[in-house]
Amino acid sequence: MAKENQFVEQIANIDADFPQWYTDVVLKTKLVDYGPVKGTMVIRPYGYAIWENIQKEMDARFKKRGVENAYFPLLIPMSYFTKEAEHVEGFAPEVAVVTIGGGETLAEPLAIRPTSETIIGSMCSKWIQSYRDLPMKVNQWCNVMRWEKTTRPFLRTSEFLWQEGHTVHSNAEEAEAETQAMLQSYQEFAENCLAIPVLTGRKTEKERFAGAVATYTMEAMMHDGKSLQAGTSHYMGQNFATAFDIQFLDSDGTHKTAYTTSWGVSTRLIGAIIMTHGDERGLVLPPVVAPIQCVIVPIAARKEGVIEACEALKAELEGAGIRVTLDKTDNSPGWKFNEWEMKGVPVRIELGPRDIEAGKMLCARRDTLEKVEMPLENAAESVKQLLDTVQKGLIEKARKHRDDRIVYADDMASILAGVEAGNFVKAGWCGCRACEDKVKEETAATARVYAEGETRETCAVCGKKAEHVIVFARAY
RNA sequence: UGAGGCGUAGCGCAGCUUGGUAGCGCGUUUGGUUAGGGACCAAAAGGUCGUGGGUUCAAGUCCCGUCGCCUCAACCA
Repeated sequence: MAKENQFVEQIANIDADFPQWYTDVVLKTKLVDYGPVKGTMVIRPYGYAIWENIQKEMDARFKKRGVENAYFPLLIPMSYFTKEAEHVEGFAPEVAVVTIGGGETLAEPLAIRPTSETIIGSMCSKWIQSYRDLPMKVNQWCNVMRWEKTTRPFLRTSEFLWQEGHTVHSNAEEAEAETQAMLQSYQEFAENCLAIPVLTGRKTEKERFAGAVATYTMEAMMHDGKSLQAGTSHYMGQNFATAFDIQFLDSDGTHKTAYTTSWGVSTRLIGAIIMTHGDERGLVLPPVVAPIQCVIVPIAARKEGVIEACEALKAELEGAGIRVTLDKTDNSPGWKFNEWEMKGVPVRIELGPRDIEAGKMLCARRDTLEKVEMPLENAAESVKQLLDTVQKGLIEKARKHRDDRIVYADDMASILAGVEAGNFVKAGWCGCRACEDKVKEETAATARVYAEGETRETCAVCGKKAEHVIVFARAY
């Protein structure tokens, strides 16, 4: 028991000090390390493997939607940013700028991209002439830089990895539909692959992307009840098309200005996984994106036949497409159990002489910590089913956690009480900026997303007639 | 950028009040033993005390500056 305590002390208590728990977990599980420059992170192999799995799943979805991958330059002329007034105002404070190249001061400073609407817009202007060129859908997987004041691995770093999709359409309806469709695709991915339930919908004007007509978001509830913006999809209307002169000759013979969208998710999703599923023992990774889905821990590894049996099992699981590791290190079995649990591996198999003799294996689920004995025969099929069960169990647990913490409020005191208790608070809103600002000032909660389809009688702030229902929450 | 906390061996920390040989636990290396929730014995290696300056015969310890990290607040995916 003393040793169990010793383990627990390695990471902060998840409920008593969640931020410290997060930092401890990401460092100790070797997902990430700090870079030498403030606000930068090194994504280590175990963390990068999660990103690769995210990329693989998402990229397939993009391609099904007719989106092609491309790559645009890191450096963007500063003048591009000034072409869209709201965009430059929104991003200027956090843009890093290159002013010297080859030892000489540059004639025009170059921005390190914080996002690529401007350069992609300028290229589209060149590439698009006819309605036959539309719709155009490109995506790039890349890094971007935003000079943030304070940072945290995966959640907010000055450089991060993401994908940014950009589409151009001949009419507003199609562009709006694309914006919505991408949001739905993100939601499907978040729920089915990451086991993270999300609320989706439109952002308020205040929270809208700089330069967009409308911003749609998916918001996820973290372990502590705070919200995390896990992905966004923007309808730009003709704002960027006008600024970058994206015009086409339509079938009716007239020149028209195009409509654009953009949408993105980032390595922040890794932070979302950690803060949604993690527990007092560390990470809990959803099987679909876990770098290692199953670890085999040999018991009495030196006894004859044990390692051989483990190797055979490993080969069988690998053959079935399961990402499996056999832990042949010298550490004691107990040490390995704790280590792999901290690293969030969904299924662990313990295999020793006793099991081999009986033709069985002991499988432990990371999500519930339950151990189940299963026959070695058809092991791959059993493990696959167990992984599937874990994946489903995770989303159900996360959904219950979130749904239990959605409350309603009709006055400011209730909003405050609600968010302080770690809830998402749904409240009526008259639609005015002053009331939205007041909620933020008095409760530190922001308007995360419109609760579409819901109605309340009055604005919880001013008491006037409510035009919308808003989900308020404190956020990362 | 505002408030608070922390920088001493790979990791976690003590030592600072009251200046005087650089310590502890874990880990690492070597040899041996080890069966199911962080094993055991023996030996060994490992330090410009974040950094720059000052005070002093003498600074991890006192003074001034500076850099970094963590938490909270403002900005953001």
